[in-house]
Amino acid sequence: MERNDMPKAYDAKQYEDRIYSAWEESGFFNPDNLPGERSETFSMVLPPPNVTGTLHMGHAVMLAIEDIMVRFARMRGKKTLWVPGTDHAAIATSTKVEKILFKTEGKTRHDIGREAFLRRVETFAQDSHDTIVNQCKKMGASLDWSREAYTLDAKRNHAVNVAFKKMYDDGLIYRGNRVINWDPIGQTTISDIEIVYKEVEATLYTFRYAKDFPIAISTTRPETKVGDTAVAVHPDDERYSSFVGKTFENIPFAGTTITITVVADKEVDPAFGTGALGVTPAHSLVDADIAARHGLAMKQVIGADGRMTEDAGPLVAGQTTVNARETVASWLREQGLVEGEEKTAQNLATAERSGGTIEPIPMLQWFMAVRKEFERQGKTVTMCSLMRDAVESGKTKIIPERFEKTYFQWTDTLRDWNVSRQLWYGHRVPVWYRNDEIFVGTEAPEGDGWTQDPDTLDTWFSAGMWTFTTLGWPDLDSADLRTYHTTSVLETGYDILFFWVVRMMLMTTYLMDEVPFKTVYLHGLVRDEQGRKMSKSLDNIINPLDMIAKYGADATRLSLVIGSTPGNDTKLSEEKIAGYRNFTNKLWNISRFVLTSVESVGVPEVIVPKTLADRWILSRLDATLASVTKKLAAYEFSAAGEELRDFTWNDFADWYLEIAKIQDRAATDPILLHILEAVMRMWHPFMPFVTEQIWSSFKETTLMIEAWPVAGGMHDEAVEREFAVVQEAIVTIRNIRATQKVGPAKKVSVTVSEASLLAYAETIKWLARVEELTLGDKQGIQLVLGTMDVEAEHKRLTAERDQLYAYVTATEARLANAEFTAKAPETVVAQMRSRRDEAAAKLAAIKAQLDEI
RNA sequence: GGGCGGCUAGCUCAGUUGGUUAGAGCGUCACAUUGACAUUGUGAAGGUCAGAGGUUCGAAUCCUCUGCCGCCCACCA
Repeated sequence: MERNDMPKAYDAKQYEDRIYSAWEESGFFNPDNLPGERSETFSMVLPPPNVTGTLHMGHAVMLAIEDIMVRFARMRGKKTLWVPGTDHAAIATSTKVEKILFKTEGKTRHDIGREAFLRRVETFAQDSHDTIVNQCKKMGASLDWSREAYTLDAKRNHAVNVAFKKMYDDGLIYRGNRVINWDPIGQTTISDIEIVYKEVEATLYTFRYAKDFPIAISTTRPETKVGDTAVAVHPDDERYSSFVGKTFENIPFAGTTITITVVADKEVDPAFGTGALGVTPAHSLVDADIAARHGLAMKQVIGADGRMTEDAGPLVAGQTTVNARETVASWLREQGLVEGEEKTAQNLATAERSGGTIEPIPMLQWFMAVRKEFERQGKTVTMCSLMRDAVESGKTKIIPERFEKTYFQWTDTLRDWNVSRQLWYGHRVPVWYRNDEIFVGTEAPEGDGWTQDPDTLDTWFSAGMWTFTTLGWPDLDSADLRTYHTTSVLETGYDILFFWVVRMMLMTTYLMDEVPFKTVYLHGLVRDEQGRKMSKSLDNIINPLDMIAKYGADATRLSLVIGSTPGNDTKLSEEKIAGYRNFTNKLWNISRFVLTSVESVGVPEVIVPKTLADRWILSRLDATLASVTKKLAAYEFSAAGEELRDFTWNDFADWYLEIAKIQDRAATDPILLHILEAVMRMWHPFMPFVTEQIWSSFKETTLMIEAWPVAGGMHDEAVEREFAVVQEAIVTIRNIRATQKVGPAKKVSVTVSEASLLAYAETIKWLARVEELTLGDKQGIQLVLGTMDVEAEHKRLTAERDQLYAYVTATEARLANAEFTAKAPETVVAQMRSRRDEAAAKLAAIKAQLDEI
């Protein structure tokens, strides 16, 4: 587009897709194609979105922030790589496809079988993937699509197998029969962090196993009590100390018999209930720990189908846990064993994805030993200690810093990680069995009769390896791996810290002996304007694609970045996005004005400021440049954007462009173009589309790979102060006119008293819209009498005088305080003095004006 | 039970090691308006920085306590 053809208003959708295609065709998203010598690198992985559907505002905020980092780095001459990809999200995707399958055909995955089910999941994942890629492009994300990866593709699968084998060989992955979290609906185990607690009302029963049993216990789950093997009491609890160590054999209980040993354990709270805890080692993680400490037997009474087992006894066998609960409760009542029943609030553990009630049951599963000691560079470490050390040593910094504490809570309390899942979609556990033989390897073993473990790995196993499997690991000679790992930054939501960041740190410190990223930047949740989470049921979802279609990607990006700080949630409204649409339009019109009013778009090498205004805007530019650069480098995106907006709108558009209209063309044109160029470069990371489009109307190059501007040594505070005086004069005149209600400006004449201001008479007359400006003999600026409302003016001046007087007196009192002047730094005192003098001068001027009136 | 955060203008939020008239955007009100832009311009009003105490020459900022609101973890069986 030619500079003279720019339409009045910027219409984003006319340009965005075309610009993105041009970027892609240029090949510059791929760092291998970037021009120039680039010794420093910047690398980052895109947190791979789940292939479960479409992108939401959370993804949009992630893409916006990350693209700013990437474009900024690229413009600063770094070899810049941003790796895209998607996550197979085993459990989430499986659950979703299973739901669809059941809804449309009334079938479960078991009805159609493993092969057929996997084909369906893959089709679904592919569709979802295509949608996601398209949405990333709509946001303007400058991702290197040539390096796109999938957490479940062949390369990643190989890497996962290599990792699994290594950890198995090192004794850090083991198979064991332990109490795990079983999801009866999803029919799989899940990890601790995939549990969501829901508050429900439950009945707390207090009873004895038998009439002659000496200790009463309490529970909300009487059906599990047929699996009890012990009663635990606190070691210091004198009520029960005489029973500790005794075993009560073959107690008839709810249709079966149980054998109970009384043990003493510090974990028991003597103040809760009867102070005695019925221990069910097979169906409670806490009880399993107690059982392990005391060598107690484990009796499984609940099966994987969520029903009571044969071992539970004939009274309840085959019943669901909920039915069995009532059965056992009735039995207890009939036997007269119940000593209390009360309603109580209970946190019910449910599976995040399927919603199923978690049943702790013992199962043979694969685990990662996160607290097992091993040698690393002559030191005894554990995976947990490696994770802690990465952040503690400062090798990885977390922004905001307060999340480091949260991070440590995790590294310090993590339990052995159950990594196997009974799902079909995922990385198959690379283990084969034949009779009593076991084979762990990256490929199936030679010979007949081997069967592979049917389970798959927790999705976070492969996600945890994302920073290096995308760069070529396990090939240690991979150029990408050597060039781009450790990655510069990981940017993600704070809600993913435990799920993902912790796992990445674990896998990377162990397998690569280095940290996965130098900085973790955590963004917050995007909420609706009332601060609620966006959800389908509340019908308050703002869809990023809708907003892009309506207001443009640039406006959508700005609305998500400006006004939000790391680690804090942000409230988003459509009005906010519309506000930033207005700003993109403002930028468009600023450019349109500059480009249509200059004689030529060529910028001379040397910029020669002629007027005060010229020197002022160049000073402001340099100051802004320095500050914005510093803020972006420090990940202060919101502050950087606000400062840039302030410069663009207030300084450049509202002051300098107005002044430029009356200045000498030949001198002003180069300055206008110089500023415009710098502004485009600085805004580009925030608003890549509109800036690229504007750039194309007066430049031949691609803005995306232009250099980030550097300050030209024009920052001059004296110039800025001098210009501030002119600005104040203009504002005063405008103000007087407004309060006087004297009508159109053209009728007003003004007298200026300070000789210095007369030098800018033309500027003042133009900006304040006055016809005449003369040098007066009094201080201050006055309206020529005749149109002035004397009373109103008197009132205005009196108010201002009082305010100034209060300030000056207070400041003088402060300055008179010897302790203050002695202890406060000189700069502070000096600043106060100069401010006081300034205010005192102004006060004098106002008094003089009041006398005049 | 443990931990973290928030409370600053009508609304949404900044405020980087304590530094002296507490800022922005939006909204409100007043004024302006034929040439870049009404998706506009100029200006004004509006705050005892949740409360109480303390440290200090000086506190929105540091300490203690209190009050609301929110989040995370633990899971009392």
